[in-house]
Amino acid sequence: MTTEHTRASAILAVSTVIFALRKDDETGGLPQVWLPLVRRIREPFEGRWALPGGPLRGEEDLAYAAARTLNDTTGLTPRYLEQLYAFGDTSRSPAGDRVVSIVYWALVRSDEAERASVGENVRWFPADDLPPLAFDHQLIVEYALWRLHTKMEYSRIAHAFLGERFTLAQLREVHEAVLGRALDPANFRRTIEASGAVVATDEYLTGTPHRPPRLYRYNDSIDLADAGPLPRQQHPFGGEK
Amino acid sequence: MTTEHTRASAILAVSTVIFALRKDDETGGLPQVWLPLVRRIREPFEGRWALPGGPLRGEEDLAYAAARTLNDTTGLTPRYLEQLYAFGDTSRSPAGDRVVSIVYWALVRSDEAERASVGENVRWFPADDLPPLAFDHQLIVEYALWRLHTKMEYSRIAHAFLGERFTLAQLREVHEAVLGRALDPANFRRTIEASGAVVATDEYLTGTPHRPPRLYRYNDSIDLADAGPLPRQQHPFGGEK
DNA sequence: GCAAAAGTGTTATATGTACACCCATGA
DNA sequence: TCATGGGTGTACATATAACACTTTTGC
Repeated sequence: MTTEHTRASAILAVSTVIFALRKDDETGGLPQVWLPLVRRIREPFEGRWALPGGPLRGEEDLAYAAARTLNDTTGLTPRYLEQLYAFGDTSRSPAGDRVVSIVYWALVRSDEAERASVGENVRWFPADDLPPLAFDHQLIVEYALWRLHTKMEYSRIAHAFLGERFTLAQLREVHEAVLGRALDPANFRRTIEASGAVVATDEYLTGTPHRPPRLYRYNDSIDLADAGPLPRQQHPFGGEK
Repeated sequence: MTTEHTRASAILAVSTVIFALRKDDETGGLPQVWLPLVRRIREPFEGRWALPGGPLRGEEDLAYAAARTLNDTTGLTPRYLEQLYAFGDTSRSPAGDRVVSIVYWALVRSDEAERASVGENVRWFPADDLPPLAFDHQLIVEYALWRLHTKMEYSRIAHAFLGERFTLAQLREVHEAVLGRALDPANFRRTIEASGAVVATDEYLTGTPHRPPRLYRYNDSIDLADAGPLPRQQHPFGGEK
């Protein structure tokens, strides 16, 4: 790292891929992965949909910028936020304006996302049926989805989609939606319980047409243990990490 | 991502953590992880050791910049190159000059590293015994080492330290050096052979004081299968990825 | 009682690990 | 022939997956 006080050679932006689960009525109530996009109102790619984001301000940290633009476009607070990748190829934008984008990916609670603000230029799309995107954002979303999949398998991030208390069936539904396949309820229960990811409460969900399931809460005394030796950064909009 | 033609809010730099294995005579010929550092010749942190790198030039891709600065400081070509993380906290540098560093990590062949150019301001250090580093480079190196460890366990990058042909014992030595523990030769052999990572040649290493071991080569018909859906980028200094 | 989901138990298979043992060479 | 690392075989422990079975509620 050198610190010449020259003009930077590229514009630095921060974008975020925001994930929530949404029960699509057409698919029979099974939740699916959705994400919000913003419509570009200027060239290049005017009119196309793109990831929310913006230029990095001089005084804010990278994760802060990601959480702020996330909040600006959706009014939401990320429950999970992690850096994805820095995209900076010279060919990713039409000639003239080179942009290096540091991209984050985030999870937001699905019930909050349901009543999230949407405007003329902000809309939610199912992740497997996106419109044509600006720049290389198609590639970025695919990469973020891949990270979401792989991380769901070995990490404990699923609860970020849910509320304070949840049943194991709800947690399993999250896994199934993200992984795109059914999981054995019995084995899922044992795996989750053995991991210590959740703690049983003494409450039960009532009003079901069958045996009432026990409610669990996230065990925050164990950390996610996969972000590496990077210091646990508390981002300014609350939530974890 | 927006494309306002404002002045960028931070200087953008690219740095690289470069790893090679070196047989330390003091430790009884067991190879260890070493990395090259450059001495800073100006404030801040003048005189301290730091990661090789430099500002991003307007016309070059990120990976190209990493490979170029790697070549500038060591004269070497990376055999493996991967983006590590973008470090951009406002607190990582003394007030005044904010720098966002996109850090790569690289593997170079150990025999090439042995005869790599070193100057007054470039020196190799063992990874577990580094001098005080400038900025947050201590943290960056620790993170890179963690990534090297974890990636060595599930990926097939060890051959990047070796030459064209190698014995399974040599490959095992690489794993042992990086992981810092001994591995069962029998089980290591079976695991590697089952993974398809290497192909047996019909050549044998002669001149050993015991049974001559078979030579293997890397199986490049199988890709590393862990970089996600990111397009395979051929960097300009040759080598793979 | 019946349907449906919660929750428990059992078994088969795959994977990982430890270690005994034979093989082929230089000295 | 002996020492040494190369290479093979095998048994044991643990993890994963498949699925039968019991429990508890609303209707």
